[in-house]
Amino acid sequence: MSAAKTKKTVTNETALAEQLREVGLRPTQQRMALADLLFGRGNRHITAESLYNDALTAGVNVSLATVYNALHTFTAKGLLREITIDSTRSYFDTNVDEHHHFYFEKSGRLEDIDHTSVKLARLPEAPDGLPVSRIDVVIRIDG
Amino acid sequence: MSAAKTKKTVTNETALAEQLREVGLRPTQQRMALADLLFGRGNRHITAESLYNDALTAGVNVSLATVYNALHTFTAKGLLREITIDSTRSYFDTNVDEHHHFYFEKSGRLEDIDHTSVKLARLPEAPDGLPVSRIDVVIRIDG
DNA sequence: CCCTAACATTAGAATTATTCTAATCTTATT
DNA sequence: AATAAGATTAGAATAATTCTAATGTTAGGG
Ligand SMILES: [Mn+2]
Ligand SMILES: [Mn+2]
Ligand SMILES: [Zn+2]
Ligand SMILES: [Zn+2]
Repeated sequence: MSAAKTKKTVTNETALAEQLREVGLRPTQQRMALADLLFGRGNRHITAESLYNDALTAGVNVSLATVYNALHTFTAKGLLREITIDSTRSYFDTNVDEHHHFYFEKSGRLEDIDHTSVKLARLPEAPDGLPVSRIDVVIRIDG
Repeated sequence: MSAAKTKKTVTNETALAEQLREVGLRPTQQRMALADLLFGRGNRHITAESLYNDALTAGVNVSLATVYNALHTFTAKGLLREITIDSTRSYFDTNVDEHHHFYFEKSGRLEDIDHTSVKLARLPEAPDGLPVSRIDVVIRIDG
């Protein structure tokens, strides 16, 4: 039982480490712990501060600066997507597939909208035919 | 000629003051100067810092804190619209009509897209039938 | 008209969000 | 195991934004 648990943990840790190595990142203690918090439980929209608090609660020894470093590094490697919606906080999204968002202004919560739920018709040409890197649709909700 | 010029200036100042009074704001020196810089020349996308620099260049005696105050107050009164696109700076838009944006990631410049140029079809229902306060479409351009 | 009280506005100080960089780790190579 | 090169961490610094106490404005009242 203890052995099984240990084995499972080791396997998970190895998988996580492998995931990080695959994108060219060293599987350090801090990154492993943060990746576990981020990718362990379904899609999430988090802030640096909320992830930092999650880490503190989980007893992970990491600084807020390192949380920022990890979030930006993961974003650069395509493991996260940054969403800017509110000038007082940056959100990071564990769902990196094409999708859009409801934003609840009062609570600051984000909710995914599947990209097939929104049809963008009659899109204008980008100036000079420059490449479009992304189209973001945010539906702001009063509540 | 000098009289005409003075008259015209006074008229402009009076119009500007009236515009401010109409939304319930006192036409103070700082606000008049900032409103003049903001609304004097067509639609603009500005940041607190850029407006502050415009004010310094124009010889207006105003603090950066007051620029923030004015931008937020004007936004609350519907004279401006705040656009959050980049976590490092907040933009304020003198165009308060319904419209969307191209965002040039490299330069940080915003460009208006007329709302009739974008057709949003098949929009999902807001959860709990809550009211939608705004829909923002941002087309991010690499260049 | 001036005074005054109530309230609005300003801006220096404080705070918060984010980034910088020097010290510390990690790892590939021997 | 030792080393060196580069990556990562986190305390310190900075930049963006907000707070609050001082100052300014204005609508009555004398
Ligand atoms: Mn900010
Ligand atoms: Mn900030
Ligand atoms: Zn999402
Ligand atoms: Zn605009």
